[in-house]
Amino acid sequence: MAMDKTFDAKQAEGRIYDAWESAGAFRAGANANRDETFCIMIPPPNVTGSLHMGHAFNNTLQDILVRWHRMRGYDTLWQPGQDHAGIATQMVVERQLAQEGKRRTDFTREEFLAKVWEWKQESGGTIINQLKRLGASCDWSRNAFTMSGAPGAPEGEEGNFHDAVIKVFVDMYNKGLIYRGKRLVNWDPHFETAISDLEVENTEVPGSMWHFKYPLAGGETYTYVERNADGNVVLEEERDYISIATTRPETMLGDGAVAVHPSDERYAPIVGKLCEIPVGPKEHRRLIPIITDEYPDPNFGSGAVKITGAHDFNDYGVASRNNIPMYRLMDTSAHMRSDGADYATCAKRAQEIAEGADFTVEEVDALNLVPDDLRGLDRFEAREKVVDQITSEGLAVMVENDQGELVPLVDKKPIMQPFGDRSKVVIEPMLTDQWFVDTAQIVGPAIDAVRSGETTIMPESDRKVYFHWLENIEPWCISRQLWWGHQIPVWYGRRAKDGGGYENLKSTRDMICCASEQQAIEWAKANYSNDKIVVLQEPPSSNDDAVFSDPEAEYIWRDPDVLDTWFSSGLWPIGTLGWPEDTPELKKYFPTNVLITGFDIIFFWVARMMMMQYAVVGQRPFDHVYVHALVRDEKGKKMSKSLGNVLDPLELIDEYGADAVRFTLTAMAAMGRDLKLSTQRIAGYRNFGTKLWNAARFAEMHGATGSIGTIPQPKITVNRWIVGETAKVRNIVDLSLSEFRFNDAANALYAFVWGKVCDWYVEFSKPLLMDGTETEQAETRETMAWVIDQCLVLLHPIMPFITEELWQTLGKRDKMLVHGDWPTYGDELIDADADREINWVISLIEAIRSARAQVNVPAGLQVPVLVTEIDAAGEQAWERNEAMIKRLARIDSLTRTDTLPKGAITIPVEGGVFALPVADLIDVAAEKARLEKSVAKLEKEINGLRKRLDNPKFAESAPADVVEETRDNLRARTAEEAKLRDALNRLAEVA
RNA sequence: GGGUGAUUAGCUCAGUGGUAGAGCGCUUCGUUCACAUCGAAGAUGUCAGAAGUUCGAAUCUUCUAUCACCCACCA
Repeated sequence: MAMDKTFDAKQAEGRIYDAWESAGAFRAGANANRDETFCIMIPPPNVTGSLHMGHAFNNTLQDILVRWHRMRGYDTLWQPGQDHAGIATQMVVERQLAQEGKRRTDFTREEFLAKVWEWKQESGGTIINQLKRLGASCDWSRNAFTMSGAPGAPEGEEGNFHDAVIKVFVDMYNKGLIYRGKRLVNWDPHFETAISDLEVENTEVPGSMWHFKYPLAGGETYTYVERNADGNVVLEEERDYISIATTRPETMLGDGAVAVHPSDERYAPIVGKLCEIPVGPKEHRRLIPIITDEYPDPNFGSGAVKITGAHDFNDYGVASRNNIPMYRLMDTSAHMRSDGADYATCAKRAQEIAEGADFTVEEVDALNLVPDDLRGLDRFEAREKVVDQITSEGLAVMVENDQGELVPLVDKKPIMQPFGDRSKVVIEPMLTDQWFVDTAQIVGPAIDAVRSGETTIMPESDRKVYFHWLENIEPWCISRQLWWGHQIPVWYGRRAKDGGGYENLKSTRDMICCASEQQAIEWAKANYSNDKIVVLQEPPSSNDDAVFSDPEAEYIWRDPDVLDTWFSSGLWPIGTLGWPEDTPELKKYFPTNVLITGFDIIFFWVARMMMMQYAVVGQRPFDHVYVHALVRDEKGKKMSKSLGNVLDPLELIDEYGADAVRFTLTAMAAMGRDLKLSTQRIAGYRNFGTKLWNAARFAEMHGATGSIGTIPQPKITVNRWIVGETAKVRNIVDLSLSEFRFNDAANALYAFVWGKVCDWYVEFSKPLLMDGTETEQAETRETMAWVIDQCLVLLHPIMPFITEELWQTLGKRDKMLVHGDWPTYGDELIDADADREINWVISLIEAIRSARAQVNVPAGLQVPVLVTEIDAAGEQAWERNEAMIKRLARIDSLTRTDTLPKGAITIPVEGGVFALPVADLIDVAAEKARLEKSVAKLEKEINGLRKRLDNPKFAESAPADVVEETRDNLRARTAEEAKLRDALNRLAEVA
């Protein structure tokens, strides 16, 4: 049965993948024949995800390593799974509800979660199927999910990942590694949740900085003196205000102080005095103290900074240090607060505090300092109103513009603004109660492991990025005000006798961190010496004091927040292997061998896994971390939906086949460098597949199939040569892959299959297979069958589909190629003599072909060839390979001669001169030009070589082999040049 | 502001001290029995610039320029 001319990827890939899967080919330990293990954890894609180029790249590299090790007989596990992706998933489901005109809050938490699970079960498998199309050889029977086993998980979502996460939280809490606190955090006003520093994208946007006057209390004045660098007075005037610059005027309402640098002499006269915030109803303007702190930079702006502890990270620090109250101005959606008492009441109390009254954090937080007319406004609206009001009162700092008019001083300038990476809205620093991991306590081992080399990070440059982040790590805010996620295992209790309803709650509640509600109830019973415990389904809020209706009962309720997604994915390595159970898989595969991941999640994920694995099991999660770069479009732009330049890997797979896509990504995977993907390149590698296919087709047509895997030991030089070349490429592939140089492996295979096997070996084999003796034919068939098999084996990790298809087409096999035996042969197969001889033959053929083309000998014409000055090696090479040379150089006969005829085309080769006596055919001028050009080129080379050798220091300093090589080179070039000059002379005689 | 990387053929990129490489594109030729998703031949580079180290630099050092990315609280 004749093979088709091309591989039909579309038709074959699904069939082949199904065959692998139904044979259990990817199961952990499949094809293992040694004790060593090899394990890779997939970076779990979001359940909401669909395969993009980054996934395709990332998973191709993983699959290569996994398939390679599996074929080498390692006990191999590629652990797949998905991440529940808290915000992203909740967003998707909420968006869906929105289409039905519903909101999350229309449902109970339980109902909503049921909907998310439903969605997960319907759509969560998308990416798995897409990974399968790519050829990913994961052990799908072990597919994991970071929310498996969570309360409310439907059938089919069992598992212990949730239990593991909860156990880690409880353990870490008990060890004091997790704490709760009211801190300033990044708040996403769209999702109404805290997010971590990493989820904030700082972007430069056009902005304004306004300069306002804060009048001194009671109309006091002082002499403001400004000096230049030399100490000379440049400005001296009486002022009754202090000038403040801000990009966020609306936060002035929450100012607690104005700070200046202690060494700033300009403001020394007024430090300790009070100034007035120039916003709000005139009759209730608040006064705030002028304090000193190291934070303000005297050389920036006016040198004075307003301190709004609840809405700015710097100010938070200053306020904490100086016991300045932090007034929260906004609600969870970043609208100006409208809760609490009226403005006048709150402002009055704030004034007392500014004048020195004691205060508590809770009290301050309850004060709403938003003037009544601004309450409920969006923060940006409020900003405009505040600016308008100040300006209209003449409290803006005025400057003269180029028209000579006095205008308010507003610096228009780009400012860095924080945006939520998911919501894309402006992040608001908010003072809220959150849970934190005290990262400072657990970061040590994660740093040490990489420093000591226990875990290596590649490329080297990413080590620095890793160190820099970990060495400056901030507490990790792990609580999220979402529903989809692992709910924090903390229960609060309220002692019945404390009574007092909600208002009394915050200071009187108790807290327990434990793994289950049952334990919380037990705790409450013991703690309160009361068996009557009521579990509230939601935390009590200010408007339902009535929930504490039973005066005899103790009430407990669970913290409503969930954990940051990365807290659970940080446990991915141990969690997927069954921890905290002491499973055989955990024993066998942990620590895992290598993590392959994108640079964009080094902090989010890699660093956290390092910290968490050490914190929980005291071991590194992986030996190596291979960090790959970004896949960009062909112009080098980041692929993004909004730019419309996204290449969909699935469409590419449809068009070119998975193997072509994989090979392209592999060949371009130079470490640490972004890759620009073009479809042209993919088409090129698709062609490579076709080339391989047709080489196999040729072999099949000539019965060169059915290798039983035994390494052939041929006698014929060309067969010996290709066996050696195969050994060379096997060596390169193994070496490259072991060093994660994927592109080197791919390129070596490409050059071997196309440049050696197809371009030369297949051509060389033709005279042997067609006209050779019985023995020659048999030997060549056997060699070719083996060589083609080796191509398939070595290419299989990169191009699994086409190689598997050919493997099964070319013979009856014991095993599928996915379980093929990876070869171990090496240099012993290289025959140096055969190498030399075949390389000589190749260069002869190339020289003849080149000469023919340049002097326009018709391509189809068989010509005679003369040879002179041939040495013994050349003689032998010619004799043994005559048929091949004649065929490939289109020569019909060879004649020995002592003198070359005038007007022949001269072809110098090592150890001889060949000539084509076709004077009547050739264009003498063209031949002359050809020769002269070669001479010129040689001369340049010869000069360079001479110059080096003439330098006595070269011989002294350079290694002997380099000197020797240079001498040989010079000899050979000089000889060649002489031959060409001869030829030119003969040509001159013709003319 | 700090850090990292890049700058090599028209394009995309390999190459880490010893005579500049690949793929694509381009030019010319070619339907012979693996393959036109092909074959043969060919053209193309002061390896960003400058200085230094060295017998020898695309490769090491320093500086400069341009670009990219990451981190960062300058009101």
